Amino acid sequence: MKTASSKPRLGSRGQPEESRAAILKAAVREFAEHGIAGARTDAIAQAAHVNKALLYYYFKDKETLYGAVLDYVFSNLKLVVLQALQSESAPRDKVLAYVGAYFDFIAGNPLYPKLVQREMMRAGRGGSPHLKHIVEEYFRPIYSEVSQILHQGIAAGEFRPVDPLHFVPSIVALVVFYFSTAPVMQIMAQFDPMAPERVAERRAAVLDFISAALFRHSGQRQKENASEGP
Amino acid sequence: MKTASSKPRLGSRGQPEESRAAILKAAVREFAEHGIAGARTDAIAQAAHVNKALLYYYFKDKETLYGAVLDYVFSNLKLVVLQALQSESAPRDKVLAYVGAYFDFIAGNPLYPKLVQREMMRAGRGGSPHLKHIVEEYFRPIYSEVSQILHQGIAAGEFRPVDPLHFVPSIVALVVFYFSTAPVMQIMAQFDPMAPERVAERRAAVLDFISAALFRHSGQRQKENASEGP
DNA sequence: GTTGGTTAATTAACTAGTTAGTTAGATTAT
DNA sequence: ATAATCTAACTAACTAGTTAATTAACCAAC
Repeated sequence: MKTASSKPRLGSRGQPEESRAAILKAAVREFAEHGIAGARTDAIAQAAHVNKALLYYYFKDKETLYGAVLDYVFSNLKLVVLQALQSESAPRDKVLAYVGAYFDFIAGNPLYPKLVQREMMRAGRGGSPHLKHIVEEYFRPIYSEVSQILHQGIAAGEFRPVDPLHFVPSIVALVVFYFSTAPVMQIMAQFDPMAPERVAERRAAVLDFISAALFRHSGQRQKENASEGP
Repeated sequence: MKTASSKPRLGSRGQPEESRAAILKAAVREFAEHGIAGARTDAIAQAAHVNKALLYYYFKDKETLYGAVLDYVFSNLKLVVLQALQSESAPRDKVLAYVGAYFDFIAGNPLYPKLVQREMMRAGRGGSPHLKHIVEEYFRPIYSEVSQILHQGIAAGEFRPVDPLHFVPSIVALVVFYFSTAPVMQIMAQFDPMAPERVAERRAAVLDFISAALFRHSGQRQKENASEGP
């Protein structure tokens, strides 16, 4: 988006892209840990080993920087997740691949789920200026794909007749929740919820949970309905 | 805690408990919508129709007020949820009662899930001073109860052999996520996710999801394992 | 039954410390 | 030179928390 012509065209002190990247990376952490309101621009600058004014050289203001962070995170997510859905396998395996890829992406970037959660919560009157863009650009395409696979699986009799509009968010909930609430887990159980064994355990639990809730099992006869009044 | 002797003992302008309650109520909304960092004490005072100094008359500081809000919300949750577990019915019905009560509590207080989520995310180094108290006082008792019921159901062959340490948080995730991410739903689908019909729909979907994932079905033969490496 | 003191409840106005954002200039590759 | 990259120092606005004064209920004494 910037260097469209011949060379990288470095400036004075030398690291234009590096500086920008460092700021973004530092901003990811700061925003994830403290939210937009709690994040401190000074802290971001310091973590990026950069003068604060440089933030405003590369980004209009705090809100814009926050938007860039969101775009960075969600575009990565979209990439990873849609790639996992590329294969030509059965709906059953596609769903498992999707969930696995989603989980691994989040597990590999423990800061992201908080960012996601935080952003999702900003809207209750006078909310986020980014949410609409994020939903249209990232969430909807993913949702469409997964939704389609669910319909295929249901039509093929492989899946129980679930409503994608509820089932897809439920998947996200199961994947994300563990990580965004890791601090609680840390206190509840007496172990580090981010330790590899524990994460693997959670992964298995999530896949098991979703499999059991979605896949039709061998010699099974169950009711067809998936909705009832309260 | 205050009037232990004879009379209510009102003060000057007259409404000590009312003022305190008004502040708490306003604080719930403000903290839920903006988080601790984003919440403005002036806004709370204004919403409570009270001078800002009164916040500091009743509560030591912002953090303490936030703690009071959390205690208020979580003690209510504990009450409702534990009451739902009181009955002498089968594990299956107890779980459904628990999930239903949890869901209804959240649905009836749409501000709570954000508060919960927000608090759960505060800890990543230098985190919340309240989290430990909340976990010990509210989460652990609830967890113990539900965990016990799960074990009973598993022993009775009613439930699949799930690990409560993962299954219980998964339940919470399913219940809470829809509400804390309602803004996303609002944009994704083209309807108001908080409309009664939609909430009822979600309720059914959650109960269906959990039932399918937990209960053993009629003539069914499935694998016994509930864990595998990634 | 009025007076005056005591105390809880409440407020207007203020203060000290932060913090997002700016400015004017420095540095250096080309 | 010149334009991109970068910085030290500054500012304007905001915000948590304080202070000192005010109001009115209650109670005891006269």
